[in-house]
Amino acid sequence: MLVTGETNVNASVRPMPVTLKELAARALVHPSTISRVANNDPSLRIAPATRSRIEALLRETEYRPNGVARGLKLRQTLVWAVVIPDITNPFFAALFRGIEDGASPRGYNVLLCNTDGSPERQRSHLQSLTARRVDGVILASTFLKDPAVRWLRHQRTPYVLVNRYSDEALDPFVGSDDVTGARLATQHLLSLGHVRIAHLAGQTTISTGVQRRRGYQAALAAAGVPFDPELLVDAGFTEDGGDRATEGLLALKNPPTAVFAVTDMTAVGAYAAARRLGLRVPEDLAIAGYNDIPLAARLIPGLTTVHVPIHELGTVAARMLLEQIETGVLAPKRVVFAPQLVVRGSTGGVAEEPPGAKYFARSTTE
Amino acid sequence: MLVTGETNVNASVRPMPVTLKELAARALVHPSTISRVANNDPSLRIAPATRSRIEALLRETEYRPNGVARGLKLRQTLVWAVVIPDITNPFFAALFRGIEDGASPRGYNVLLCNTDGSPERQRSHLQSLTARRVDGVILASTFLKDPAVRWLRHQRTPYVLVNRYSDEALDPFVGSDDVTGARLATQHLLSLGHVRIAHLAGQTTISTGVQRRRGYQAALAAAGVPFDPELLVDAGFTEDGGDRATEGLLALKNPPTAVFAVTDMTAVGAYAAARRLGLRVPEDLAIAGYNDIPLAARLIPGLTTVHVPIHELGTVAARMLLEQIETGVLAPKRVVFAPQLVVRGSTGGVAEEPPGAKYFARSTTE
DNA sequence: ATATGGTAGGCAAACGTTTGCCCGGTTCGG
DNA sequence: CCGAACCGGGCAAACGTTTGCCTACCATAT
Repeated sequence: MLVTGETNVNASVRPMPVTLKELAARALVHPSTISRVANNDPSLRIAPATRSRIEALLRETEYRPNGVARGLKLRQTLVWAVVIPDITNPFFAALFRGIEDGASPRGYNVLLCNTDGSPERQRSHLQSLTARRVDGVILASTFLKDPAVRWLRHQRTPYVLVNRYSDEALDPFVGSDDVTGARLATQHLLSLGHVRIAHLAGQTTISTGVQRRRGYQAALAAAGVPFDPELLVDAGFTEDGGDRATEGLLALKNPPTAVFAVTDMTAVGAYAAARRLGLRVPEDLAIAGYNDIPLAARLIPGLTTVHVPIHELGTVAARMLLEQIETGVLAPKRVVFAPQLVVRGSTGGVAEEPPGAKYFARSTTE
Repeated sequence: MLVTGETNVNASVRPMPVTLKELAARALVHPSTISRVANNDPSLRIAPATRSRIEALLRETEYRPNGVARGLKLRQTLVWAVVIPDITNPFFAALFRGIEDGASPRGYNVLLCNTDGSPERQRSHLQSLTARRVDGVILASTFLKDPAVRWLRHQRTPYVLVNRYSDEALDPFVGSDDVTGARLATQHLLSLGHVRIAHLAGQTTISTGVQRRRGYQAALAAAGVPFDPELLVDAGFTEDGGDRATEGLLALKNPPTAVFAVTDMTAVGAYAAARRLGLRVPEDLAIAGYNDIPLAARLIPGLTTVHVPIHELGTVAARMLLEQIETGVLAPKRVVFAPQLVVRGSTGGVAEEPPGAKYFARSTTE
């Protein structure tokens, strides 16, 4: 093996002092004095010479106080946890970035927990997290009337629910107005002349599932289009579910000419089914989604969808959590974003915008 | 954006005892005894009646020991950290899932840190992480001869480098054989009769960048195709970079008929450029990528790429980290996967496989 | 009656910080 | 020359566990 002539950092035989006691031995002062210097304690009056001697030592040794001990004493870990179904889903990846971008500048690090939609995993994560004494939790994998959320309410841990809620107005929450968003999408399809509009729906155990159904049905009713139960199928938020559900719909004797999917990933499944069955989008089947994940703009044709400021959902959730922590008041404040329809080629609405660059403006390297 | 705030009386039930001392007061035993019962200390001999009384109390109060205090005493936090450029990039999302799937069953929680490719952010994260006394670090945002990695080597924190390395064979590492993979992709393009093959390259400051260049050039040389410097452009791992670099290449007087992109996201940029310039893929421009992220199979036409078992990279990294922690030996063990070419429509190689479902087999909900 | 031994837990020292309070010396005013 | 006021830091408790060692009690054996 080739050894280059660079400074051999291994040379430091003597291990760096890493505890206050060790530093104190070298500075000939009491550990508490070092602590006060390091923390810039204003109540400390100290001789300038001593202070600078200690400061020099701190710099030289690159001393960083043991975060665990600090956490024990201060009762604050500077750690948050984010609990989501799956980071592999672009929606949650963007959400997490928003959260971390809000947390990091404040000195917080963020634990990421995937539940895969399993209530047990969610519950066990939540228990382990409060045992760890995380300073706050952001939950995006909530069910309606979720026992885990109710449990969380009684712990004194600050938390925020994102995108989905559990019980109406009982928790701090940030999300989008799902009813309005779903209505916008459905109205758009209606305005294009579609009458047989299907809904690839989410489960009724999840708030976004029921709210978006509600918006869909409200739009139909407002337009005087009778609701056909055959056209509302449970696709379950997954691409796979969207694919299968669409296949089933297209096999009806009187198939839909348009589908509104509860989620962009569900809509991606619909693309796949349509393509496999030789149908053109939007000519034979118009498709609309929800969330406007980056992928939506890159599909061909581009996916008409309801824009949700995903990254901002995350930063706002972080702000709300921070506010609870700093003020100490855990109130069920709610922030609800007004959704906006983004029309792309999948509904034949407008000329398609060129796929993507601006949706990946963040410099992201492999 | 709508904000509502409602003052809520935090329903205060009787506060659960949460510390050993409180429990001890209720059980009329010494705290240490409770600790031993909770931890099933075999050295503890105890009257069955007392034991079951304590166990009942533990169950009733759902006592979980304070993880911070435990961490201080045991010098083990059960926390790992993963440092990556950006979780929004599907490659890193899949990698992280692999890591967490390996860590979680062992009781570890995982901190996620995004660096956006900034060396300073990487360094500051690493410092804060070791101050937190995380039990291990997995690093996927490494530069060649990275000072942060050298620093990390001298802390006694176990760590593993993933996908990129810093110094040859000096660190625990798991990745793919980049030279071979790049050669496979380039050979494939050559075998289809292409002669003017461009490379959308990664920076030479990053191992994957230089290794994949090397494979590209080796394949050309082996085929007796002279290397044209004009055809090697730095696209920098980003979609945007891939787009711009491709645009530049296509403006040459003697443009390439094929491009090999250092990364799938870079290749996505190439799609966008080709589409904007009215070129057909693969007829006018063949495109190959690297990594085989889920998106690759869903592009139209599907992206020919070099398959890397991303999720497995993560689980293997987790295993290596665990092994270091358990054995206490921090050796620069290396695991290198043999890459495999996946031929899809973007090179005109074969009939395109139907987009997707199997690549999203994991049940992923919004 | 005394040593022996087993039973059932208690004691206290860590782990590394932070922080309220205290104290010995010097200086200054009277 | 004496008390007061500063000056410059030290002391020790506390945060909540874990764990090596100890002990008080009781019964049995000698």
